[in-house]
Amino acid sequence: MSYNHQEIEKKWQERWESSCVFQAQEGVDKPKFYCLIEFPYPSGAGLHIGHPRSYTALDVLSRKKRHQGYNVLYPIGWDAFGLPTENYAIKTGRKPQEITRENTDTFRRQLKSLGLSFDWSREVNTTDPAYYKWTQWMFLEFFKAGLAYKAKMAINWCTSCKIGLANEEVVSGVCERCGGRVEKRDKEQWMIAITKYAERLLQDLETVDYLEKIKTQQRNWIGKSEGAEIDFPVEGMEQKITVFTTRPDTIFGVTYMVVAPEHPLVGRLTTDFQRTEVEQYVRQASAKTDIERGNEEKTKTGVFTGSFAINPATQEKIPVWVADYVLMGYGTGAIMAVPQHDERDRAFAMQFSLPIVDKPFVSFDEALERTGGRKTVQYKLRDWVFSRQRYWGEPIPLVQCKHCSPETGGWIPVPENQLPVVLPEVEKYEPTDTGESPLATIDAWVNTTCPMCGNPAKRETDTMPNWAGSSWYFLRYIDPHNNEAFASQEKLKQWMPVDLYNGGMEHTTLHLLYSRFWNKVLFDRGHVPVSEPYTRRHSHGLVLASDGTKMSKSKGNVVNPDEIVREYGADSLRLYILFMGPFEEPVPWSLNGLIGVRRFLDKVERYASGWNETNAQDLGTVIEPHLKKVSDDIDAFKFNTAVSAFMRLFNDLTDKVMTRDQLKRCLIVLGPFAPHLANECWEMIGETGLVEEQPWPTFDEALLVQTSIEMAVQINGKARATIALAPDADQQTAQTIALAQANVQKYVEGKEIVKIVYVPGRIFNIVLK
RNA sequence: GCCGGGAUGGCGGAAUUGGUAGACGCGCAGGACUCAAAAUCCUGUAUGGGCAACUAUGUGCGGGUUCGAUUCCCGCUCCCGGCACCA
Repeated sequence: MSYNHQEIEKKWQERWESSCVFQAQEGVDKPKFYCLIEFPYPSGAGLHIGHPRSYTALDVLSRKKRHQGYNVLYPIGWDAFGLPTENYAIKTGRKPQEITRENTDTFRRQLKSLGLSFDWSREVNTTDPAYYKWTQWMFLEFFKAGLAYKAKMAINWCTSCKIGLANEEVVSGVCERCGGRVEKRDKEQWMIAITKYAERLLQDLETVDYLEKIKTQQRNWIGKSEGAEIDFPVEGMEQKITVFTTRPDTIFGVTYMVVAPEHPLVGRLTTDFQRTEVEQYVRQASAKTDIERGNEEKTKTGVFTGSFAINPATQEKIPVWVADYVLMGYGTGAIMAVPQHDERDRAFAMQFSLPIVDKPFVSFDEALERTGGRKTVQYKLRDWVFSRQRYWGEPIPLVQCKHCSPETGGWIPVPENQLPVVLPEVEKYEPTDTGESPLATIDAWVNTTCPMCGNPAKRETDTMPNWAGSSWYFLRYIDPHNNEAFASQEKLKQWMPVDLYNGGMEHTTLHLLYSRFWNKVLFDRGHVPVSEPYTRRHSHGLVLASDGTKMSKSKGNVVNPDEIVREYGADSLRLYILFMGPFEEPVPWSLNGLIGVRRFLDKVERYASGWNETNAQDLGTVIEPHLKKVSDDIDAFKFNTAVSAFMRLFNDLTDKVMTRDQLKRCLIVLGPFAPHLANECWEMIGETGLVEEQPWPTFDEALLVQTSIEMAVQINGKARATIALAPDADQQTAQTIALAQANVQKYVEGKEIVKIVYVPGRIFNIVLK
């Protein structure tokens, strides 16, 4: 390694900081470009080598856009509420606030060492009361819009974290964070009615430019199905059983019905004779967790209620069963079973020897007419469980009063001028075994007065989930120091929507959907100017360990970016992380690859330091195609081939001396990739100012067109020779040259030429017989 | 099971409106420089045959379309990610 990366990287980082070149500007006459990465959770482990992948890629884009005259907003902040910090606080007896400060300090230092062009003047932190004041304010907007409600419901309870989890946080039956066992518990929870926005969240995907796989995943998660509700009368009972079906047209094949064990009519449907058996079954089913239910996929269980329903289309009498393969949480919690048509119904019918009949389908409309069914739409999306019984989150800014607002259960919003409701200091952060938040133990905080009537009232002690602060941070970056509003309307209009948002696929159904929803609610209430927050969404692949497995602390295969920066330099790390593979795909980490890019940087440095204008020659036709390729690849997210184009450029130049202007162009284009070295070389050749202040080169078409290319000559589709000719040469010219080749003659001799396929610039193929 | 993505040298990968497969990098081999080493530079490097020119084979497997297929079509295998009794 020839150049001293530690010295020059520090030097240019200081220059950038003092010159403020990366700050987004207000009130300038330039097109805006809002470029966003998912802000990190500042964990105690420090920056993961995966973080720089996304950050560097968008840094390259941001830098190019600035060169091109855009007013670029590329901000950074901290998504700092959450369990790992709280758990660490419990373990060490320290304050989460203090731990967060330490962790963000580490992350900030690490990110700065990478030379990322973030606008640090807009740094936000979700745990800052000045920030979460607005998270609370927005929650109250949800509340006022009737979108936040408290409901007793079976929630997923992590037995290890002692916390309720959203469905999204339960991964294959265990807690996403700690891997602990999850069971069902009834609990009063704040819920957010995201399902009211299901249709718009689905429809508006048509209006945005997301990678198709991201749209698909969101569509599947929302899970719209169109069908019908049909009422089935029950013998000897007033109430009817309403089912949801996507296939009312199979109504003639119905041979029985099933209701979920939690269905409200189970008790009434059960005859005395069947009661013991049904009650036992219901008890067993409720004791089962979701995993246990899932594990029994093969064998269906269930029990006959003793009641019979009437098929409204045929007036046939059909038995009503209770079985846990029907879920209370979807549709109406009751189905009409068509074993001939539905696999699950068939498995159940065979298990319990129920009839399977082969009846013809009728049309959808005819079926509705015959049964009195109603067209409906169902979604798999569920409402968002918004309460956490933990300390390290935003307090939910509500007070419960015995005298006021009975229609909301006595819940009164804390007035705006009393926000934020600040997290009080507590002695211990352990969650209580009763399932209450640690905040519930602080009487002085819990007991307050009602903002409406002034009588004694109690604060809500639940806190918000970690998804709250991250659902709107992109809005705060726009006006981060505003005390009057989360952001001014004027600035929101200037910057929204985000032009490019990059993040991991793991956030597609959680953060991405939540934040789209959150923004839509704010839009509907007139607080933001656009309905969709992100114009374009991209994703990056994971950085894996060198053996292709996930990096993890327990396996000890985690790569520390600090070490790489120290040993090889930030520019090497930047370049390698872009070079290692296609941006969207997972790639294994390799130290060997890193050595390769460092050698390339050394070569550039040697070239610049040995460069002497007096020997220069015009190398435009050599250089320009490469620079054009790099420039185009940036926009296409093909950073790996952009780097390789750079390597080819300098391979082609080793013993040639380009002009000052050409060298400057090369350094400007190198800037986004290896900004420290680009500036160092810029200075080395006697230029002043920063590379960042230079305009992006435009490319002269005349230098990009090649006058002579190498073309393969094929015989019957097999390459037999290579000829040099103009890309637009006519067939006669091409044929004369091609047939003159010795190796072509060898094959053509004595054979008949059946056909010649000539695609100028591409191929010359002779077909023989 | 369903949805999405993938499979190319010793390794990471490149190439698609179908047009010389293996760019670029790593590794490896040989050479130059050096007392020597490091660094650097040059040459070679898919596999088999051949001194070479060249030649046969080759992009997970089996078929097909085409002058020509890594690329398009049909049928499989395996791997990764997501969802999963959603009626």
